[in-house]
Amino acid sequence: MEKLPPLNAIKAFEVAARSGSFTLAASELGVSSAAVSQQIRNLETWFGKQLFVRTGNRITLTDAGHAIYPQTARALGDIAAIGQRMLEGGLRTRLVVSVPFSLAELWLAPRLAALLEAFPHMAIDVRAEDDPIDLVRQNVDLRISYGDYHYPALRMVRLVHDDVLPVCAPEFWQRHGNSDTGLVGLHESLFIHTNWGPNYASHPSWADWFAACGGSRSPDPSHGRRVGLSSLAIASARLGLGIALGQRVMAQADLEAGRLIALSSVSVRLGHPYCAFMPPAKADRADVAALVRLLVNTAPTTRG
Amino acid sequence: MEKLPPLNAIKAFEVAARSGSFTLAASELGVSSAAVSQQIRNLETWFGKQLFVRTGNRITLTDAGHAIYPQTARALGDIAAIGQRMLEGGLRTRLVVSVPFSLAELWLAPRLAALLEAFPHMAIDVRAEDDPIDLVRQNVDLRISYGDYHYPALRMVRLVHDDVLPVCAPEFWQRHGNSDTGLVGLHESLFIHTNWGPNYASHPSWADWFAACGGSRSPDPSHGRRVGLSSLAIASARLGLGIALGQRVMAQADLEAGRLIALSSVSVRLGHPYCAFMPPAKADRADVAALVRLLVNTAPTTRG
DNA sequence: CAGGCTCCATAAGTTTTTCTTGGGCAATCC
DNA sequence: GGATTGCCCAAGAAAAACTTATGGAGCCTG
Repeated sequence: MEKLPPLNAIKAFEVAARSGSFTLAASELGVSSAAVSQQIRNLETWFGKQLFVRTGNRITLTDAGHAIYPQTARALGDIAAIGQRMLEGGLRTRLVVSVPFSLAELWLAPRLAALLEAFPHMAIDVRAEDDPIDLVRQNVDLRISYGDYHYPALRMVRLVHDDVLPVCAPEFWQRHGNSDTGLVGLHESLFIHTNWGPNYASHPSWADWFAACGGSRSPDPSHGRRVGLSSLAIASARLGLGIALGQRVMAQADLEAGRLIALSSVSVRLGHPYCAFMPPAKADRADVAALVRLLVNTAPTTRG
Repeated sequence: MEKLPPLNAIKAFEVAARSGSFTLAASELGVSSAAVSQQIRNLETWFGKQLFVRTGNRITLTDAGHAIYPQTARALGDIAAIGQRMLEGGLRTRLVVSVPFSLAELWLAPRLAALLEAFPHMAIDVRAEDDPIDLVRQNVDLRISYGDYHYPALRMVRLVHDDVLPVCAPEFWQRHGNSDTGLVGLHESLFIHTNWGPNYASHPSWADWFAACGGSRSPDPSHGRRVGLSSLAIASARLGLGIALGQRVMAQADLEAGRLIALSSVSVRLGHPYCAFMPPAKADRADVAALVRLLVNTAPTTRG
């Protein structure tokens, strides 16, 4: 930023220009008129320009004085407004929540809607981004993270240790399913495979799931449908494009609504739980605590 | 004018917040770090609120500190600019443009870039604020206003009568959309509702849009996402957080780039046009006229 | 026209604010 | 664990802001 003119003198200028009198300005500022006179003189010296014409015992703004008055009044008005807001305690805190992309729509959005219903005036910003993030720098109040290890210095609340189970659309199972052979007898092209990519812990595979059933089948991903996001796997299943190993937290609403059916009660746990992280200084704020409570209370009941 | 906070302390706050360090701020201000520390402390005492969290030998802005920083920087920047102008003796005319918040980023910025390409030495200030404003007092050369009624004494040029149409991210529609049922069959939580608040003319609602299609659906805003700015609705849609009724002037770039898709050709007009207002004495200035010409020429072609 | 009143300017002195210095404390890094 | 870095505090120094008394100029009234 450029060098600032003397701010006390700027204040005196604004009041003098507005009132057209150093005496009136002095009264408003609570100082002597000589003090105002000196401050104006200081400012004129600093600028190298006259701001007022003195005619005997009267003052008139010069053109230069006229030119800078509006912007000066505005800037000082803005600063006064800041002060007013702070003194009135009128700063309404905005809750900034950060979630992984895959959780934003299917899991967090409904929960935020519930929170907003309970607290209609709560201001919430939602950021969708993957770990790791800088909570402090980004002024994030609560980060939901896959795993409990990214933010060791922060306050942590464990939300849910999710698992995956085979789900598909009801009509899909009527058309392709077989109660006698179950999933074992299905064609390879009907499986939806979720691959989080090389930078992330591995999503449980169909081979993992069959192993958990005591079987040995291992459907080949190159013969099925492959998606890179858990939420996309759920959506594909809902659309009747196949059978997915869907994360329970994301599939729950669809299961309850009957848009998806679970094909087995066997599930495989994810490698890590989902946890909420908060900067310690913010963890006891009423809005943060309310959201955490809601997230904990609405976590799905998992088996095992 | 309300009582001002201590201006010297405000100056120290701005530099400390910007640099994130009392030591760096001291260097910039040409004083000792202890002086900066004391000024910040003075200001916190005056406000009755903490502006920085001190952690050992580090500082972090508090929410309150974050909240007031942008406006503080702006106000001090304005004062510095006044000083600069006076020292340079350059009463060089600056084009001051004022726009509503929602138009600043998505609509005006690209147009100003085009103007600066044609006139590289043009000095432009852009202010973002909502109606009504005092153009004379704030020395604004051109105000873009929603509606044609705020400034009856000023020269007016009508720019565009915008409309809204349903938009969302392409991947969002692939995941949630259904060509057979279209928007009618969508879950209520997927709609993004724009509410300008009680002080402004109403933004067209989803119910308005469905009525324009000859339907009767009326998505309930309490079940969807609510945003208070048209530009935020566009951004939320682009991020895949739902389907928004997006203003064409703001959505145009995203639509052309494929980041958003229009889900229907049906649109609903806003209640008022956007107009440009100028004090009569400034309307024929070359820079003002050039900007108005550009804005008129690049207005989107609207349907019906 | 002269005198009184009002208001800005100046100089000298006083008061308040701002800044410096030295030492203490805590976080971070090697 | 030691060294380094950076914020905090107290006491004192320096600078800025203010006051008081007096002078000069414009305006109004008798």
